[in-house]
Amino acid sequence: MEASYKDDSNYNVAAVTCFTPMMSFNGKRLVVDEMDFLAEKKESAVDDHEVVHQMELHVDVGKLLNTGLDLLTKSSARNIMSTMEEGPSEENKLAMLAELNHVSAENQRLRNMVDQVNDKYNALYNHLMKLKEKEHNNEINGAIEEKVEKDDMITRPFLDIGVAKKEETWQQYSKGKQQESKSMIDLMECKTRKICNGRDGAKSTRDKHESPDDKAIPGFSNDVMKLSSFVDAEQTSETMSMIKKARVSVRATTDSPMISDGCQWRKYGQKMAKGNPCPRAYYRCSMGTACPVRKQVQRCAEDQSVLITTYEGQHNHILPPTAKTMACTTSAAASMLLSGSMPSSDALIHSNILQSATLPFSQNQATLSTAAPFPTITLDLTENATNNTSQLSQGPPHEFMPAPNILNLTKISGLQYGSQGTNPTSFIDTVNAATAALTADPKFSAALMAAVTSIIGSSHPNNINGGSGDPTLK
DNA sequence: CGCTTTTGACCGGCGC
DNA sequence: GCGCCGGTCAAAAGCG
Repeated sequence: MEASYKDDSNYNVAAVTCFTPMMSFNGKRLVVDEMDFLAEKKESAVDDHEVVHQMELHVDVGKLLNTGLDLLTKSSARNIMSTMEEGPSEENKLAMLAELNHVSAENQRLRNMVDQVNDKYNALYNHLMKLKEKEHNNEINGAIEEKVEKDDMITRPFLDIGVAKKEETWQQYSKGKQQESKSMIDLMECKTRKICNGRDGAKSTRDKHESPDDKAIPGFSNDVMKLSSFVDAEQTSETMSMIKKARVSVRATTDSPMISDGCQWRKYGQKMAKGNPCPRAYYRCSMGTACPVRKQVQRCAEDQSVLITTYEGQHNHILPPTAKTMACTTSAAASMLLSGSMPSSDALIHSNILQSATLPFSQNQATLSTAAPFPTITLDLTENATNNTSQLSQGPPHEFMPAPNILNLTKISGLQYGSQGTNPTSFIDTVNAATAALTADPKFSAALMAAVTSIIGSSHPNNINGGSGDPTLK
Protein backbone atom coordinates (compact mmCIF):
# COMPACT_ATOMS: atom_id res chain seq x y z
CA MET A 1 0.00 0.00 0.00
CA GLU A 2 1.24 3.42 -0.78
CA ALA A 3 2.59 5.36 2.13
CA SER A 4 1.01 8.47 0.75
CA TYR A 5 -2.37 7.08 1.58
CA LYS A 6 -1.48 7.66 5.16
CA ASP A 7 -1.71 11.32 4.53
CA ASP A 8 -4.20 12.48 7.06
CA SER A 9 -6.05 14.46 4.48
CA ASN A 10 -6.86 11.31 2.60
CA TYR A 11 -8.03 9.33 5.51
CA ASN A 12 -11.39 8.75 4.00
CA VAL A 13 -10.19 7.71 0.63
CA ALA A 14 -7.85 5.32 2.22
CA ALA A 15 -10.63 3.96 4.31
CA VAL A 16 -12.53 2.99 1.22
CA THR A 17 -10.08 2.27 -1.49
CA CYS A 18 -7.64 0.57 0.77
CA PHE A 19 -9.87 -1.60 2.80
CA THR A 20 -7.57 -4.21 4.08
CA PRO A 21 -7.60 -6.96 1.53
CA MET A 22 -8.36 -10.22 3.14
CA MET A 23 -8.08 -13.65 1.74
CA SER A 24 -9.00 -16.94 3.18
CA PHE A 25 -6.24 -19.42 3.47
CA ASN A 26 -6.67 -22.81 4.99
CA GLY A 27 -9.68 -21.55 6.79
CA LYS A 28 -7.78 -18.61 8.22
CA ARG A 29 -7.96 -15.07 7.07
CA LEU A 30 -4.88 -13.51 5.63
CA VAL A 31 -4.73 -9.85 6.30
CA VAL A 32 -2.62 -8.19 3.70
CA ASP A 33 -0.80 -4.96 4.28
CA GLU A 34 -2.94 -3.86 7.11
CA MET A 35 -2.56 -0.22 7.83
CA ASP A 36 -2.59 1.58 11.12
CA PHE A 37 -4.96 4.23 10.01
CA LEU A 38 -7.63 1.61 9.62
CA ALA A 39 -7.69 1.26 13.33
CA GLU A 40 -10.89 3.22 13.55
CA LYS A 41 -12.51 0.91 11.09
CA LYS A 42 -11.43 -2.06 13.09
CA GLU A 43 -12.93 -0.78 16.26
CA SER A 44 -16.23 -2.22 15.31
CA ALA A 45 -16.41 -5.93 15.31
CA VAL A 46 -15.87 -7.29 11.83
CA ASP A 47 -17.89 -10.36 11.20
CA ASP A 48 -17.48 -12.67 8.30
CA HIS A 49 -20.23 -11.02 6.39
CA GLU A 50 -18.53 -7.69 6.67
CA VAL A 51 -15.27 -9.15 5.56
CA VAL A 52 -16.88 -10.52 2.45
CA HIS A 53 -18.66 -7.29 1.92
CA GLN A 54 -15.49 -5.31 2.25
CA MET A 55 -13.79 -7.48 -0.27
CA GLU A 56 -16.64 -7.17 -2.68
CA LEU A 57 -16.73 -3.46 -2.11
CA HIS A 58 -13.10 -3.21 -2.81
CA VAL A 59 -13.52 -4.92 -6.11
CA ASP A 60 -16.46 -2.76 -6.99
CA VAL A 61 -14.63 0.39 -6.17
CA GLY A 62 -11.71 -0.90 -8.10
CA LYS A 63 -13.91 -1.46 -11.09
CA LEU A 64 -15.53 1.84 -10.59
CA LEU A 65 -12.40 3.86 -10.40
CA ASN A 66 -10.13 1.52 -12.24
CA THR A 67 -7.86 1.75 -9.30
CA GLY A 68 -4.83 -0.03 -8.11
CA LEU A 69 -6.18 -3.51 -7.92
CA ASP A 70 -3.07 -4.61 -9.59
CA LEU A 71 -1.05 -3.17 -6.80
CA LEU A 72 -3.25 -4.78 -4.25
CA THR A 73 -3.06 -8.19 -5.75
CA LYS A 74 0.64 -7.89 -6.25
CA SER A 75 0.91 -6.77 -2.72
CA SER A 76 -1.12 -9.76 -1.70
CA ALA A 77 1.20 -11.96 -3.67
CA ARG A 78 4.19 -10.40 -2.03
CA ASN A 79 2.78 -11.16 1.36
CA ILE A 80 2.03 -14.69 0.40
CA MET A 81 5.53 -15.11 -0.93
CA SER A 82 6.88 -13.52 2.18
CA THR A 83 4.93 -15.94 4.29
CA MET A 84 6.25 -18.79 2.21
CA GLU A 85 9.79 -17.69 2.77
CA GLU A 86 9.24 -18.03 6.47
CA GLY A 87 9.09 -21.71 5.99
CA PRO A 88 5.56 -23.07 5.94
CA SER A 89 4.91 -26.68 5.35
CA GLU A 90 4.93 -28.25 1.90
CA GLU A 91 1.18 -28.50 1.98
CA ASN A 92 0.88 -24.85 2.83
CA LYS A 93 3.20 -23.94 0.01
CA LEU A 94 0.99 -25.69 -2.46
CA ALA A 95 -2.06 -24.00 -1.09
CA MET A 96 -0.33 -20.66 -1.22
CA LEU A 97 0.69 -21.22 -4.80
CA ALA A 98 -2.86 -22.12 -5.65
CA GLU A 99 -4.04 -18.97 -3.96
CA LEU A 100 -1.42 -17.00 -5.79
CA ASN A 101 -2.51 -18.42 -9.10
CA HIS A 102 -6.09 -17.64 -8.28
CA VAL A 103 -5.27 -14.05 -7.44
CA SER A 104 -3.21 -13.71 -10.59
CA ALA A 105 -6.04 -15.05 -12.67
CA GLU A 106 -8.44 -12.63 -11.04
CA ASN A 107 -6.01 -9.85 -11.66
CA GLN A 108 -5.77 -10.78 -15.31
CA ARG A 109 -9.53 -10.95 -15.59
CA LEU A 110 -9.93 -7.50 -14.10
CA ARG A 111 -7.25 -6.15 -16.36
CA ASN A 112 -9.16 -7.48 -19.31
CA MET A 113 -12.24 -5.72 -18.05
CA VAL A 114 -10.32 -2.50 -17.78
CA ASP A 115 -9.01 -2.97 -21.30
CA GLN A 116 -12.53 -3.47 -22.55
CA VAL A 117 -13.70 -0.35 -20.82
CA ASN A 118 -10.80 1.58 -22.29
CA ASP A 119 -11.61 0.29 -25.75
CA LYS A 120 -15.20 1.36 -25.42
CA TYR A 121 -14.11 4.68 -24.10
CA ASN A 122 -11.77 5.24 -27.01
CA ALA A 123 -14.50 4.38 -29.49
CA LEU A 124 -16.89 6.73 -27.74
CA TYR A 125 -14.27 9.43 -27.60
CA ASN A 126 -13.58 9.20 -31.32
CA HIS A 127 -17.26 9.37 -32.04
CA LEU A 128 -17.57 12.38 -29.80
CA MET A 129 -14.76 14.17 -31.55
CA LYS A 130 -16.47 13.66 -34.88
CA LEU A 131 -19.72 14.99 -33.53
CA LYS A 132 -17.99 17.91 -31.94
CA GLU A 133 -16.26 18.80 -35.17
CA LYS A 134 -19.56 18.65 -36.97
CA GLU A 135 -21.18 20.77 -34.33
CA HIS A 136 -18.41 23.33 -34.51
CA ASN A 137 -18.92 23.71 -38.23
CA ASN A 138 -22.63 24.20 -37.67
CA GLU A 139 -21.95 26.90 -35.15
CA ILE A 140 -19.74 28.80 -37.53
CA ASN A 141 -22.31 28.70 -40.28
CA GLY A 142 -25.30 29.22 -38.09
CA ALA A 143 -26.94 32.45 -37.08
CA ILE A 144 -25.63 34.21 -34.02
CA GLU A 145 -27.90 33.58 -31.15
CA GLU A 146 -29.31 36.39 -29.10
CA LYS A 147 -27.89 37.01 -25.71
CA VAL A 148 -29.05 34.40 -23.30
CA GLU A 149 -31.36 35.58 -20.60
CA LYS A 150 -29.95 35.97 -17.18
CA ASP A 151 -31.63 33.03 -15.58
CA ASP A 152 -30.53 30.96 -18.44
CA MET A 153 -27.01 32.11 -17.89
CA ILE A 154 -27.21 30.86 -14.37
CA THR A 155 -28.29 27.43 -15.28
CA ARG A 156 -26.68 27.05 -18.65
CA PRO A 157 -23.15 26.34 -17.67
CA PHE A 158 -24.41 23.54 -15.50
CA LEU A 159 -26.99 22.27 -17.87
CA ASP A 160 -24.90 21.69 -20.89
CA ILE A 161 -21.43 23.02 -20.94
CA GLY A 162 -20.30 23.53 -24.43
CA VAL A 163 -23.63 23.92 -26.15
CA ALA A 164 -24.69 27.45 -25.46
CA LYS A 165 -27.82 27.48 -27.54
CA LYS A 166 -31.00 28.66 -26.03
CA GLU A 167 -33.16 26.69 -28.40
CA GLU A 168 -31.48 23.40 -28.20
CA THR A 169 -32.41 20.55 -30.42
CA TRP A 170 -32.52 17.09 -29.07
CA GLN A 171 -29.62 16.15 -31.24
CA GLN A 172 -27.54 18.91 -29.81
CA TYR A 173 -28.57 17.91 -26.37
CA SER A 174 -27.66 14.37 -27.14
CA LYS A 175 -24.27 15.53 -28.24
CA GLY A 176 -23.90 17.30 -24.96
CA LYS A 177 -24.77 14.09 -23.24
CA GLN A 178 -22.08 12.22 -25.06
CA GLN A 179 -19.63 14.96 -24.41
CA GLU A 180 -20.29 14.93 -20.74
CA SER A 181 -20.18 11.19 -20.68
CA LYS A 182 -16.76 11.42 -22.14
CA SER A 183 -15.79 13.99 -19.60
CA MET A 184 -16.95 11.81 -16.77
CA ILE A 185 -15.15 8.83 -18.18
CA ASP A 186 -12.18 11.02 -18.75
CA LEU A 187 -12.25 12.02 -15.13
CA MET A 188 -12.28 8.43 -14.05
CA GLU A 189 -9.53 7.54 -16.42
CA CYS A 190 -7.43 10.36 -15.08
CA LYS A 191 -8.03 9.01 -11.62
CA THR A 192 -7.06 5.60 -12.80
CA ARG A 193 -3.81 6.80 -14.20
CA LYS A 194 -3.14 8.83 -11.11
CA ILE A 195 -3.71 5.93 -8.83
CA CYS A 196 -1.91 3.41 -10.96
CA ASN A 197 1.03 5.67 -11.62
CA GLY A 198 1.22 6.99 -8.14
CA ARG A 199 0.01 10.22 -6.75
CA ASP A 200 2.67 12.18 -8.52
CA GLY A 201 2.36 10.29 -11.71
CA ALA A 202 2.49 11.95 -15.08
CA LYS A 203 -0.55 13.86 -15.99
CA SER A 204 -2.39 13.25 -19.16
CA THR A 205 -1.83 15.51 -22.09
CA ARG A 206 -5.28 16.90 -21.60
CA ASP A 207 -4.33 17.84 -18.09
CA LYS A 208 -1.65 20.06 -19.49
CA HIS A 209 -4.31 22.20 -21.07
CA GLU A 210 -5.47 23.28 -17.71
CA SER A 211 -5.07 26.86 -16.90
CA PRO A 212 -2.77 27.57 -14.01
CA ASP A 213 -5.56 29.65 -12.66
CA ASP A 214 -7.43 26.51 -11.89
CA LYS A 215 -5.23 26.14 -8.90
CA ALA A 216 -6.64 29.27 -7.46
CA ILE A 217 -10.16 27.97 -7.32
CA PRO A 218 -10.80 27.20 -3.71
CA GLY A 219 -14.07 25.41 -3.82
CA PHE A 220 -13.43 22.55 -6.16
CA SER A 221 -10.64 20.38 -7.28
CA ASN A 222 -8.82 20.48 -10.54
CA ASP A 223 -10.22 17.19 -11.59
CA VAL A 224 -13.71 18.41 -11.23
CA MET A 225 -12.70 21.26 -13.40
CA LYS A 226 -11.58 18.80 -15.99
CA LEU A 227 -15.16 17.94 -16.58
CA SER A 228 -15.41 21.11 -18.54
CA SER A 229 -12.15 20.69 -20.32
CA PHE A 230 -13.74 20.84 -23.73
CA VAL A 231 -15.62 24.05 -23.40
CA ASP A 232 -14.33 27.25 -24.76
CA ALA A 233 -12.53 29.64 -22.48
CA GLU A 234 -15.39 32.06 -22.13
CA GLN A 235 -17.85 29.49 -21.05
CA THR A 236 -15.28 27.95 -18.80
CA SER A 237 -14.79 31.27 -17.12
CA GLU A 238 -18.49 31.63 -16.51
CA THR A 239 -18.69 28.12 -15.23
CA MET A 240 -15.75 28.59 -12.95
CA SER A 241 -17.28 31.65 -11.41
CA MET A 242 -20.40 29.65 -10.70
CA ILE A 243 -18.41 26.84 -9.24
CA LYS A 244 -16.66 29.21 -6.91
CA LYS A 245 -20.04 30.20 -5.59
CA ALA A 246 -21.42 26.72 -5.23
CA ARG A 247 -22.87 26.15 -1.83
CA VAL A 248 -23.98 23.25 0.23
CA SER A 249 -26.86 23.78 2.56
CA VAL A 250 -27.58 21.36 5.37
CA ARG A 251 -30.94 21.23 7.07
CA ALA A 252 -30.93 19.58 10.45
CA THR A 253 -33.36 19.49 13.30
CA THR A 254 -31.58 20.70 16.40
CA ASP A 255 -32.13 22.88 19.40
CA SER A 256 -28.54 24.00 19.59
CA PRO A 257 -27.69 27.30 17.93
CA MET A 258 -25.15 25.66 15.69
CA ILE A 259 -24.53 22.14 14.52
CA SER A 260 -21.29 20.60 15.64
CA ASP A 261 -19.26 19.92 12.53
CA GLY A 262 -15.88 19.69 14.17
CA CYS A 263 -14.57 22.98 12.85
CA GLN A 264 -13.87 26.16 14.73
CA TRP A 265 -15.86 29.10 13.52
CA ARG A 266 -15.60 32.78 14.17
CA LYS A 267 -18.71 34.83 13.87
CA TYR A 268 -18.22 37.93 11.81
CA GLY A 269 -21.69 39.17 11.25
CA GLN A 270 -25.35 38.78 11.80
CA LYS A 271 -28.19 40.10 9.75
CA MET A 272 -31.90 39.95 9.67
CA ALA A 273 -32.79 38.34 6.41
CA LYS A 274 -35.95 39.27 4.61
CA GLY A 275 -38.81 36.89 5.08
CA ASN A 276 -37.38 35.23 8.15
CA PRO A 277 -37.89 36.42 11.72
CA CYS A 278 -34.73 34.61 12.75
CA PRO A 279 -31.40 36.34 12.23
CA ARG A 280 -28.82 34.89 9.92
CA ALA A 281 -25.36 34.48 11.39
CA TYR A 282 -22.20 34.56 9.35
CA TYR A 283 -19.22 32.51 10.36
CA ARG A 284 -15.79 31.95 8.88
CA CYS A 285 -13.46 29.09 9.65
CA SER A 286 -10.89 30.04 12.25
CA MET A 287 -8.94 26.81 12.23
CA GLY A 288 -6.58 27.91 9.52
CA THR A 289 -5.08 31.20 8.58
CA ALA A 290 -7.07 32.80 5.81
CA CYS A 291 -9.26 29.77 5.42
CA PRO A 292 -11.82 30.72 2.77
CA VAL A 293 -14.60 28.57 4.16
CA ARG A 294 -17.65 30.40 5.40
CA LYS A 295 -20.96 29.31 6.62
CA GLN A 296 -24.30 30.86 7.28
CA VAL A 297 -26.54 29.63 10.03
CA GLN A 298 -30.20 30.44 10.13
CA ARG A 299 -33.30 28.84 11.50
CA CYS A 300 -35.97 27.87 9.09
CA ALA A 301 -38.81 30.36 8.96
CA GLU A 302 -41.45 27.65 8.62
CA ASP A 303 -40.05 25.36 11.27
CA GLN A 304 -37.71 27.02 13.69
CA SER A 305 -36.57 23.71 15.04
CA VAL A 306 -34.80 23.23 11.74
CA LEU A 307 -31.36 24.76 11.51
CA ILE A 308 -30.12 25.60 8.05
CA THR A 309 -26.36 25.70 7.71
CA THR A 310 -24.92 26.78 4.40
CA TYR A 311 -21.27 26.08 3.65
CA GLU A 312 -19.22 27.83 1.03
CA GLY A 313 -15.64 27.27 0.01
CA GLN A 314 -13.08 24.70 0.91
CA HIS A 315 -10.73 24.47 3.83
CA ASN A 316 -7.08 25.16 3.06
CA HIS A 317 -5.80 23.45 6.14
CA ILE A 318 -5.77 20.04 7.75
CA LEU A 319 -8.99 19.12 9.46
CA PRO A 320 -9.34 17.05 12.58
CA PRO A 321 -11.08 13.72 12.09
CA THR A 322 -14.21 15.04 13.73
CA ALA A 323 -14.46 17.74 11.12
CA LYS A 324 -13.73 15.53 8.18
CA THR A 325 -17.10 13.88 8.18
CA MET A 326 -18.96 17.05 7.60
CA ALA A 327 -16.31 18.53 5.39
CA CYS A 328 -16.24 15.49 3.15
CA THR A 329 -19.98 15.23 3.11
CA THR A 330 -20.49 18.77 2.03
CA SER A 331 -17.61 18.51 -0.34
CA ALA A 332 -19.11 15.42 -1.86
CA ALA A 333 -22.43 17.14 -2.14
CA ALA A 334 -20.80 20.05 -3.86
CA SER A 335 -19.08 17.71 -6.23
CA MET A 336 -22.38 16.07 -6.87
CA LEU A 337 -23.84 19.47 -7.44
CA LEU A 338 -21.23 20.12 -10.03
CA SER A 339 -21.16 16.75 -11.64
CA GLY A 340 -24.88 16.32 -11.36
CA SER A 341 -25.32 19.49 -13.26
CA MET A 342 -24.00 17.82 -16.28
CA PRO A 343 -26.42 15.95 -18.41
CA SER A 344 -24.71 12.63 -18.41
CA SER A 345 -23.57 12.70 -14.90
CA ASP A 346 -27.02 13.26 -13.58
CA ALA A 347 -27.68 9.88 -14.98
CA LEU A 348 -24.59 8.66 -13.29
CA ILE A 349 -25.19 10.11 -9.92
CA HIS A 350 -28.81 10.91 -9.52
CA SER A 351 -30.09 7.72 -10.87
CA ASN A 352 -28.32 6.21 -7.95
CA ILE A 353 -29.42 8.73 -5.44
CA LEU A 354 -32.96 9.32 -6.49
CA GLN A 355 -33.78 5.94 -7.81
CA SER A 356 -31.94 3.78 -5.41
CA ALA A 357 -34.24 1.50 -3.58
CA THR A 358 -32.33 2.16 -0.41
CA LEU A 359 -33.57 5.67 -0.34
CA PRO A 360 -37.03 6.08 1.04
CA PHE A 361 -37.45 9.51 -0.47
CA SER A 362 -36.77 8.71 -4.04
CA GLN A 363 -39.95 10.48 -4.92
CA ASN A 364 -38.32 13.74 -4.09
CA GLN A 365 -37.45 15.74 -7.10
CA ALA A 366 -34.78 18.31 -7.36
CA THR A 367 -36.26 21.57 -8.30
CA LEU A 368 -35.09 24.57 -10.19
CA SER A 369 -34.92 27.76 -8.22
CA THR A 370 -34.06 30.79 -10.28
CA ALA A 371 -34.28 32.81 -7.10
CA ALA A 372 -31.01 31.37 -5.90
CA PRO A 373 -28.10 33.51 -6.96
CA PHE A 374 -25.67 30.63 -6.63
CA PRO A 375 -26.02 26.94 -7.28
CA THR A 376 -26.90 25.43 -3.96
CA ILE A 377 -27.46 21.85 -3.01
CA THR A 378 -29.59 21.26 0.03
CA LEU A 379 -29.00 18.20 2.13
CA ASP A 380 -32.08 17.65 4.18
CA LEU A 381 -31.31 15.78 7.36
CA THR A 382 -34.47 16.66 9.15
CA GLU A 383 -36.66 13.95 10.52
CA ASN A 384 -39.30 14.81 8.01
CA ALA A 385 -36.94 14.01 5.22
CA THR A 386 -36.25 10.51 6.30
CA ASN A 387 -37.35 8.31 9.09
CA ASN A 388 -34.23 6.26 9.29
CA THR A 389 -31.93 9.08 10.09
CA SER A 390 -31.95 8.38 13.76
CA GLN A 391 -31.13 4.78 13.45
CA LEU A 392 -28.17 5.54 11.27
CA SER A 393 -26.77 8.45 13.09
CA GLN A 394 -23.96 7.68 15.42
CA GLY A 395 -21.86 9.45 17.97
CA PRO A 396 -22.66 11.47 21.01
CA PRO A 397 -25.57 13.88 21.15
CA HIS A 398 -25.08 16.96 19.01
CA GLU A 399 -22.29 15.22 17.21
CA PHE A 400 -23.28 15.77 13.65
CA MET A 401 -22.64 12.66 11.66
CA PRO A 402 -24.50 12.82 8.41
CA ALA A 403 -24.86 9.72 6.35
CA PRO A 404 -24.82 10.96 2.81
CA ASN A 405 -26.68 8.03 1.44
CA ILE A 406 -29.70 9.08 3.36
CA LEU A 407 -29.40 12.69 2.54
CA ASN A 408 -32.52 14.10 1.16
CA LEU A 409 -31.60 15.96 -1.93
CA THR A 410 -34.58 18.16 -2.08
CA LYS A 411 -33.28 21.26 -3.69
CA ILE A 412 -30.71 21.96 -6.26
CA SER A 413 -31.07 25.64 -6.59
CA GLY A 414 -29.70 27.29 -9.62
CA LEU A 415 -29.68 24.03 -11.45
CA GLN A 416 -32.17 22.15 -13.41
CA TYR A 417 -32.37 18.51 -12.84
CA GLY A 418 -34.62 17.40 -15.50
CA SER A 419 -36.07 14.06 -16.27
CA GLN A 420 -34.17 14.04 -19.50
CA GLY A 421 -33.81 10.59 -20.80
CA THR A 422 -30.36 9.28 -20.98
CA ASN A 423 -28.64 6.73 -23.05
CA PRO A 424 -26.11 5.48 -20.64
CA THR A 425 -23.24 3.61 -22.02
CA SER A 426 -22.36 0.21 -20.81
CA PHE A 427 -19.63 1.79 -18.82
CA ILE A 428 -22.05 4.03 -17.06
CA ASP A 429 -24.27 1.04 -16.49
CA THR A 430 -21.37 -0.65 -14.86
CA VAL A 431 -20.64 2.37 -12.75
CA ASN A 432 -24.29 2.66 -11.84
CA ALA A 433 -24.42 -0.94 -10.81
CA ALA A 434 -21.30 -0.62 -8.75
CA THR A 435 -22.45 2.58 -7.15
CA ALA A 436 -25.89 1.19 -6.45
CA ALA A 437 -24.29 -1.73 -4.73
CA LEU A 438 -22.24 0.62 -2.65
CA THR A 439 -25.07 2.92 -1.76
CA ALA A 440 -27.02 -0.06 -0.53
CA ASP A 441 -24.73 -0.18 2.44
CA PRO A 442 -25.06 2.81 4.73
CA LYS A 443 -21.73 2.16 6.35
CA PHE A 444 -19.77 2.53 3.21
CA SER A 445 -21.69 4.95 1.14
CA ALA A 446 -20.71 7.82 3.36
CA ALA A 447 -17.11 6.81 3.18
CA LEU A 448 -17.39 6.28 -0.54
CA MET A 449 -18.70 9.72 -1.20
CA ALA A 450 -15.97 11.19 0.89
CA ALA A 451 -13.47 8.96 -0.77
CA VAL A 452 -14.40 9.87 -4.29
CA THR A 453 -14.31 13.48 -3.33
CA SER A 454 -11.00 13.03 -1.67
CA ILE A 455 -9.66 11.35 -4.75
CA ILE A 456 -10.89 14.16 -6.89
CA GLY A 457 -9.50 16.69 -4.50
CA SER A 458 -6.21 14.98 -3.92
CA SER A 459 -4.71 16.31 -7.10
CA HIS A 460 -4.86 19.78 -5.79
CA PRO A 461 -1.95 20.65 -3.56
CA ASN A 462 -4.17 22.76 -1.43
CA ASN A 463 -6.87 20.19 -1.15
CA ILE A 464 -5.42 18.64 1.85
CA ASN A 465 -8.65 17.99 3.59
CA GLY A 466 -10.77 16.67 0.81
CA GLY A 467 -13.66 18.90 1.39
CA SER A 468 -15.27 21.77 3.02
CA GLY A 469 -17.67 22.47 4.58
CA ASP A 470 -18.04 22.27 1.99
CA PRO A 471 -18.44 22.90 -0.67
CA THR A 472 -17.85 22.45 1.05
CA LEU A 473 -17.20 21.25 -2.19
CA LYS A 474 -14.26 21.18 -3.07
C1' DC B 1 -4.77 40.62 27.75
C1' DG B 2 -6.28 38.17 23.97
C1' DC B 3 -9.93 36.23 21.74
C1' DT B 4 -14.77 36.20 20.47
C1' DT B 5 -19.16 38.30 19.82
C1' DT B 6 -22.08 42.14 18.84
C1' DT B 7 -23.75 45.59 15.96
C1' DG B 8 -24.02 49.56 13.09
C1' DA B 9 -21.83 51.12 8.92
C1' DC B 10 -20.41 50.23 4.49
C1' DC B 11 -20.28 48.15 -0.12
C1' DG B 12 -21.81 46.03 -4.30
C1' DG B 13 -25.35 43.75 -6.99
C1' DC B 14 -29.82 43.97 -8.61
C1' DG B 15 -34.50 45.50 -9.79
C1' DC B 16 -37.49 49.23 -10.74
C1' DG C 1 -30.48 57.09 -10.16
C1' DC C 2 -32.49 55.26 -6.21
C1' DG C 3 -33.74 51.98 -2.90
C1' DC C 4 -33.53 47.32 -1.29
C1' DC C 5 -31.00 43.53 0.19
C1' DG C 6 -27.29 40.28 1.17
C1' DG C 7 -22.80 40.11 2.66
C1' DT C 8 -18.71 42.02 4.94
C1' DC C 9 -16.01 45.11 7.82
C1' DA C 10 -14.42 46.94 11.98
C1' DA C 11 -14.86 49.25 16.35
C1' DA C 12 -16.80 48.44 20.73
C1' DA C 13 -18.23 45.36 24.17
C1' DG C 14 -18.06 41.01 26.50
C1' DC C 15 -15.78 37.12 28.42
C1' DG C 16 -12.45 33.89 30.46
